[in-house]
Amino acid sequence: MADKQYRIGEFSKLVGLSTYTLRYYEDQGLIVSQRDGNGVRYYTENDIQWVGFILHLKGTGLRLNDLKRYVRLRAEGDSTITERRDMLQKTKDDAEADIAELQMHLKVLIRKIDWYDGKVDHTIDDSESFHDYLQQFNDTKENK
Amino acid sequence: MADKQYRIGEFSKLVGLSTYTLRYYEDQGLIVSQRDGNGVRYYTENDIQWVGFILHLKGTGLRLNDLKRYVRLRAEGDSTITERRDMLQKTKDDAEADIAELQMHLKVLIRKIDWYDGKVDHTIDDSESFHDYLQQFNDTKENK
DNA sequence: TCTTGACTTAAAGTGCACTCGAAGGTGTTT
DNA sequence: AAACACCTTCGAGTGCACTTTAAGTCAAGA
Repeated sequence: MADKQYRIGEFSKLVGLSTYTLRYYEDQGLIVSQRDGNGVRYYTENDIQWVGFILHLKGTGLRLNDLKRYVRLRAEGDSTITERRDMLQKTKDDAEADIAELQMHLKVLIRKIDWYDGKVDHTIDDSESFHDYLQQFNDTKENK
Repeated sequence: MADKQYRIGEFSKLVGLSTYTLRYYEDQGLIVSQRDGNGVRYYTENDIQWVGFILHLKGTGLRLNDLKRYVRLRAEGDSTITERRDMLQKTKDDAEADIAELQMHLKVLIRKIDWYDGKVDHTIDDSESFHDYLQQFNDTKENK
């Protein structure tokens, strides 16, 4: 479990990013690599964790520019902790809103599938339009 | 409640797509509009429902090309119902997988926020790394 | 009459995040 | 010696879904 070192090709497979992307991220300041005597990049366990983490952030919808800002703040030290926290909080809120929206769209999709199923096995009147079918799910009164 | 007719400008506001996009969608075969004597497009309630529906599909991650295929199938009539159903089923499965992934990323994000909070109010040891902090949530055995 | 809003085609531009290729170099392995 | 993996800069290409512009026409309303 010593601090194994990985060159870019191996590291690339470990983290699931192409070597192109790794160099690109480094250009962008998202990753810092170390170099051996010949100028060849190498990475350690720490870097695996770091890349894993930024991929989680990206996975929640954070864009590269914001990710860059986050990294810059981190480099400035503890004085920026609340700012970083707030940034992640906003990212979280946005992601939760995205999920809620997705689920709302999904609900209609699922009903359309049900509607198709009803058509196929004739449990839904052949003449009923999907729009009419959908209506029945609207609690006409409390339509929160 | 007669069949009100909307010209593209008004319709655009109703459905939340720019007039550019509406014409673009029409080019792409996603929307069909009617024309008055002067060749000016108009839309009806039906079109509002249709656009609403394709926006739900898009909202679940369906790409324009697939949406086009869906519309083509629809135009072919009832014989394509199962194919359309299966298409929506796949879209649904994909969307649910996306949500699951998003939630997985979100979980880490939330823990990072908690970790920041712990740092700020000193309920987490100042020297504890986030990676170590994260570990405690891994039910080392059944790590489903 | 002038403004507004519509129409056409075709092409170019935008934003994002890569992704690739050229062209030339170094060091290690077979 | 050749193959391989790495290095550099930098510019161009990709994919997607719009978005805008150009340049010209037409018709209804104030």
